Amino acid sequence: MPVAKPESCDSRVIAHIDMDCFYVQVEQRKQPQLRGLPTAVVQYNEWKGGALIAVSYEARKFGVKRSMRGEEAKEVCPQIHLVQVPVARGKADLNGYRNAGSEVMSILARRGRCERASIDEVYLDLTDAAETMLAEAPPQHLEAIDEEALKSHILGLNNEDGSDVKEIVRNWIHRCHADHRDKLLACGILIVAELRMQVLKETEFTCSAGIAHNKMLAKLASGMNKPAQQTVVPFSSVQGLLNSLPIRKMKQLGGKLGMSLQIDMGVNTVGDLLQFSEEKLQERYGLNTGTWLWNIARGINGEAVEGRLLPKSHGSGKTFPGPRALKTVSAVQHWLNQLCEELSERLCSDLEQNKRIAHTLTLHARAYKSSDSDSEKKFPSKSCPLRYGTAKIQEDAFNLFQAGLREYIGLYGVKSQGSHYSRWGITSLSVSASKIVPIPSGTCSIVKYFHWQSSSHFSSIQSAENLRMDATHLSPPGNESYSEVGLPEPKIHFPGEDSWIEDTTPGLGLQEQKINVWKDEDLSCSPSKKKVDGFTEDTSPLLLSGTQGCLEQNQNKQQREFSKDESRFKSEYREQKGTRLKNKGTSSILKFFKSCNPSGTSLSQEHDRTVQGTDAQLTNGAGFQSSCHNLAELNEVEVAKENGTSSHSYIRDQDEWRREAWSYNINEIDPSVIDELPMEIQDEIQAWLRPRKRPNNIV
DNA sequence: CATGATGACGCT
DNA sequence: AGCGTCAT
Repeated sequence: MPVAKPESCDSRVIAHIDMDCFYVQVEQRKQPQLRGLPTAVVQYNEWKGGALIAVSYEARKFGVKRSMRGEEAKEVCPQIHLVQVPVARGKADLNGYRNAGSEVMSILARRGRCERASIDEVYLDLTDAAETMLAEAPPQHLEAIDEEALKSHILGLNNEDGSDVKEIVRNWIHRCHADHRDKLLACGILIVAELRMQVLKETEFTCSAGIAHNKMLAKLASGMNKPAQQTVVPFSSVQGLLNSLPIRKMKQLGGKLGMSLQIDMGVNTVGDLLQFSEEKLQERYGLNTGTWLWNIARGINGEAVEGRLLPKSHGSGKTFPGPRALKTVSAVQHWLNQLCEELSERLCSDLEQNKRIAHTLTLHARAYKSSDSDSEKKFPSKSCPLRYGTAKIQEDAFNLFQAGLREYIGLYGVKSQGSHYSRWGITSLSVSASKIVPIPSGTCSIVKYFHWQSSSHFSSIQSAENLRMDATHLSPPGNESYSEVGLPEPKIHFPGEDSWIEDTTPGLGLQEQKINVWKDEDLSCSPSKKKVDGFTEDTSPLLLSGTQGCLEQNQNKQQREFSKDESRFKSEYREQKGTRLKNKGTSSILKFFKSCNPSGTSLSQEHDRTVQGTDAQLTNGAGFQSSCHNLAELNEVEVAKENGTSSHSYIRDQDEWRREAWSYNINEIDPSVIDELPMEIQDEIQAWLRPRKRPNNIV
């Protein structure tokens, strides 16, 4: 449900940039002979010519639409050129488009806060840039204005007669008696026109843009004149625009909510919403959504442009429609392995390029079950802590699937497949990685240190009791739900056609798995990777060079969530702190990383701040794939923290650890603690301390 | 069980 | 954590 947010400032300048039939453009750049021709991108063409996922404007003239099948497209447009999405591991591979999207992002991020809305859409907050321009080089003093800016569409401008449109636009931009808000938009026009030209020049991609005072209006405007054009919504034309706008055209109202508005309330245009009081809307749709609707009707939308250039999650999925549904567990396992391979690769790239790690692995599936009453039941999604390394992800994902399948088929059936009881089929599978957070700079050697520290700590200090608990945490999550409720742990076997559930008793098996955690298997993400000594030597130039380009930014949301959680966390933390330290505070490194941070200054924030200043480079990913061979250590840091904070659910431990580990005030570090660290770590701490003082003086 | 693959986000 | 909605 949409939620209302207060406006941050009197008059913002917001742009929404939308790439024109993006996938088509990417393919046309690869094959320039396709430019200007009716073209579409299809994925898979076995069944009815594949599904269209992008259609060029030339092809749209023939009535070709997204979601048509390739064969249908050929019927209405026989000359159409169909380009297939690359396939890797038996599934569509969108990485080429992701990388192309990153190229665009890095250009658009130059002029202001920039939010990646999707692979081909971006919001920009150009308020500051516009204010600056207005103060230093206002449009009315600009003699020459970009040809591109003059092609802008200005909503509400009476340009229907035969007069020269460009001249009208020029006059509008130049008006010196204009309202301050319009002057800001005029600056926005110039800035966006320039950005779009830069995008075209540097990437060969065209895009369309909307410029307005908020995200909703900018998004609305960007779609009004495509392709390769920009549209402005002056304040004075907002109501006129909205009054006649069909309600379902509004973002967020294209689904059930919009339908309910139409059916239940008789609201057909946004203007129709004006009749209803805020209370009435709240009564019908809840406080948040009600207020949001009331605001929308008035063109009010306070949503901020988040500074976020990178996705918050990565997913890899595939559907198995109709007769392709997966009917055996081993078929599922095969496809899960493919999906996990891709996911792991992308996580690896994210780690290298952006210095981020994901913390949660989630499995989604859709299934049907015939012959039983509850064939409607949804397949449950399951998640668990994410361990890096392809094999580990595969193993965990498979266990998540088995846990889901057990729930899905229910406990009644001993025999579940191959007999007449209930026949299931998996029609869609996906794995995703979320809770992605930046690694503080310099974590490399810290991580290595933990590798050493946690190993010794584990083997020498950990009690047998804690060992079992950690085994619960770390063992594949399929076991977890069972151990939670204290049930014995059924396993599904799949020797071919049939699968069945069998009771097993938990015992040594868990500990054996625990041991496995420490073995590094299959952690490489690139074929060129060579495993060194498995211990410390970090030969990765990418990880060593502090300046390696990251598409980083001020991870706005994440920062806020961190600090927001912090206060809540602090009270909880204090009440548990004593006992925890008493239990396991034998190593001062752990205490060191536990020391709380009263001032609220966190290393992760500092990290964001420093990285923000660096030149954002969106590495192409295609260029080179260097190795990620310290992924094992990443996993082991997770283990270390759980050792330090066990006796709670692993979920809380995960969050606590991050706060405890990185949210401390660096000024309050006891120097004697630093002395206990190895030399290389000490150096790094010094490196943190030194530059840290600067911002206060400079800024 | 033929709009496929991905994402973001809100509710509980 | 898990589910549902919405978008492209």
